[in-house]
Amino acid sequence: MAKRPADPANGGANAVRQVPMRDFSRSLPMSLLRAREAVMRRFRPSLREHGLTEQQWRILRALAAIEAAEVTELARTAFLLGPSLSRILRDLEARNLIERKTAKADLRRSMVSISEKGVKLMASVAPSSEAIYSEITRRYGARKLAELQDMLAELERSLAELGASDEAIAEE
Amino acid sequence: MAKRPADPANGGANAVRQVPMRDFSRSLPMSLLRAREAVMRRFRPSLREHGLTEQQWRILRALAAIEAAEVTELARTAFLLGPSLSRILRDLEARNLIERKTAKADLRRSMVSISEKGVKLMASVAPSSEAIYSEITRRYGARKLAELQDMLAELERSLAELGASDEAIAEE
DNA sequence: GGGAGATACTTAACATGTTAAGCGAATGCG
DNA sequence: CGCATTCGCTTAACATGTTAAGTATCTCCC
Repeated sequence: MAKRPADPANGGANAVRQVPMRDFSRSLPMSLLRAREAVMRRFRPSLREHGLTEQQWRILRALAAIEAAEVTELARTAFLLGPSLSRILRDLEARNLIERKTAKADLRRSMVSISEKGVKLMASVAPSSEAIYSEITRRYGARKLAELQDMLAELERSLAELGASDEAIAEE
Repeated sequence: MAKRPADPANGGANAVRQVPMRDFSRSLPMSLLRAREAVMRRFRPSLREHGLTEQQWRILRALAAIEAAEVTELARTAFLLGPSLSRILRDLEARNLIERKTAKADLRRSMVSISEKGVKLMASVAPSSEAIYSEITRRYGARKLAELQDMLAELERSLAELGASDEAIAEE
């Protein structure tokens, strides 16, 4: 497991690196980052033409699928942090692409839904977005793409269980 | 648009979708984003303890491997855009973690190198960083991890070739 | 050898990522 | 009931992503 020899944590006066780390470009975070960037580079121009950022698009897409959602639920679906979502919703609301209203039962919660204008915008973006995705699938191979997705999903699962190593978990 | 009162009851019938896109959570960009976040979530606490962000760490790591580099070259290695790198280098230089000096032959270029202090900082972070990486590898499986890296690399290649197909025309 | 264009950054401006703090509303419990 | 705690969301503050514009330097070609 540990192929790295025992090393003094304090380090000596010697500045020479005796423990070369993995090749930088082969690190998993870098690989994932580059792959994702390679993919997103295809989508951004199209989104930009329609005045949407990647995150705004994610939100609209999530909303179109679920009719209405609370902010926290939407954050989980669109994989955005609360503060980011809060800002983006403010802007999308100002552009009349979404609608918001507080829940009657719990005044803390607000239900977010896509507006008619938002639906139309989505409809105008979706074709080109789908075309790009199809091209990517064609280039890479549909079977391989599905396999990649599975491996990524399992990576997520593997690391999700890992949480107990460092910090106490208070959930079941 | 949806103007129905809040209906907190889950499990109700879903609204009819007019634009049936792929399942949101199965989109490739989302899969890559979630996977990367799952990985980085493991590293960030350790880096944070040492006062480093993910990007700063990438830069130091890249510099430690190549001794000295021009800014543009460093941007490519650390996979950062010029403006981001420019800011980060300014901060790292202020913290005396890197050193900069303009090239003699070409006054536009500046050579960046890691400082002694930077090397020591790296040495103090590397062990825990390596440990985390080892744990991830153990959980996911070394063979599978290598396979994933290969698939990601090929995804990059597939999309890199795609660039010339539709972008060389649009010019303003 | 001088000016147009290319090059290597840097700044600027805006949007998001990330963590911490704030605020109003609900909840649990004595 | 009273009130400390928790919850849902927003603000704040700082760092980075992203695109466009700016600046200084260099190269090429006439």
